Amino acid sequence: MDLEKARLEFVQTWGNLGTAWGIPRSMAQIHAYLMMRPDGVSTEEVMETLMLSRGNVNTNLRELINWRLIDKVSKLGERKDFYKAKHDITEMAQAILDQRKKKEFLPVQSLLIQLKNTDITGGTDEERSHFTQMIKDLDEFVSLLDQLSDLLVKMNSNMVFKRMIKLLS
Amino acid sequence: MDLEKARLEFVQTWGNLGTAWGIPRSMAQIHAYLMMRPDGVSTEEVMETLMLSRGNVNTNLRELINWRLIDKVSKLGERKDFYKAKHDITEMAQAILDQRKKKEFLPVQSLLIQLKNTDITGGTDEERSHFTQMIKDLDEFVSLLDQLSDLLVKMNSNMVFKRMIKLLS
DNA sequence: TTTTATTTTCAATAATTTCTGAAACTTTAG
DNA sequence: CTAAAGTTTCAGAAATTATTGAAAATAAAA
Repeated sequence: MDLEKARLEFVQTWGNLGTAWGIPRSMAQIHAYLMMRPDGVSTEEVMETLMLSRGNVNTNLRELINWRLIDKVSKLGERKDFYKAKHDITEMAQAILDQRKKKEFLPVQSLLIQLKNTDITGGTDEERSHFTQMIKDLDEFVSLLDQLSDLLVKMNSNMVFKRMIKLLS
Repeated sequence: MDLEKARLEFVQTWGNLGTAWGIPRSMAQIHAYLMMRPDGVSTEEVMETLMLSRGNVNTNLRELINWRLIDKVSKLGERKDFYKAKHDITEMAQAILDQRKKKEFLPVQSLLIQLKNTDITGGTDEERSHFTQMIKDLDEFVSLLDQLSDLLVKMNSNMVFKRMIKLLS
């Protein structure tokens, strides 16, 4: 199969994965395309290859930079900007985890903590204790996920990771 | 704070978490509400409490059953159906993982495997080898996540889990 | 059976999110 | 400075997704 066709197939699939997880399709597609290119790519080339508007590409490139998934690079003798993806999967995973933890887990975690420290009134004894228990369980579970994700990003060698998995299976 | 108010605060936050991860707000809200109720709740009560239409509640209750996050239960002497959430967080996590793995990870994984077994033509040597390497890295990473999630769901006791975390931190 | 309660379906509508494209802005070159 | 190249912004359009509500279907009771 032709390289560019293979890249575009990956772009499609990665785009779908993105939308399923609340990431704009174009953003995921642009990221996918840059991942599969060894060097920096210009806005123009992204626009043409993925058939997206200038505004869209510009906005999503900026967002990808915010997420630390890509870097702006310059090419000798070229006036325009080029964009190059981080090619290390672990770094990539860490960047994504950081973003989503910050935006989505923190609010949940802080509500859970707040509710744990609040006296609940009304309802039956059973209802109150069920509520309290569920909040406690959820809080513990979220903390666990949090620790686990820290662990994941701390590992920069797959060797360690694989051994751990083996050890625990 | 009043129990029902506390429940509704949780419902709101859980609903937001849902939408950020591609789950319809109502579905996440209904799940959140049922989680915080010790016994089965009727469609009517969900509609009134969360101010959602009958159709919406009906559809999402069915979807939650599909996901195995809730069960339909009947109450003695009552004609209508009641719905009760699974209250075990681990079971809950497992149900969610199962669904999302099936719908979203499998397609990625199968494309990666397919691309690994395809000969790539065109482009420079560097481009081809970069592409091949990235696909390989991604495939390994996805497999790793997969193993890790299996591990997570196999653990039904937090004790084991916590020891593992401690062991590896 | 007929009536009443309950559940399901789905076309239409609403809400939200994403994308476009042209104008404004900024930067660099001449 | 002026002109050209490149980038950013953002109001409106398009696309997608979620929700409603009323009618149809089903199930239970009388």
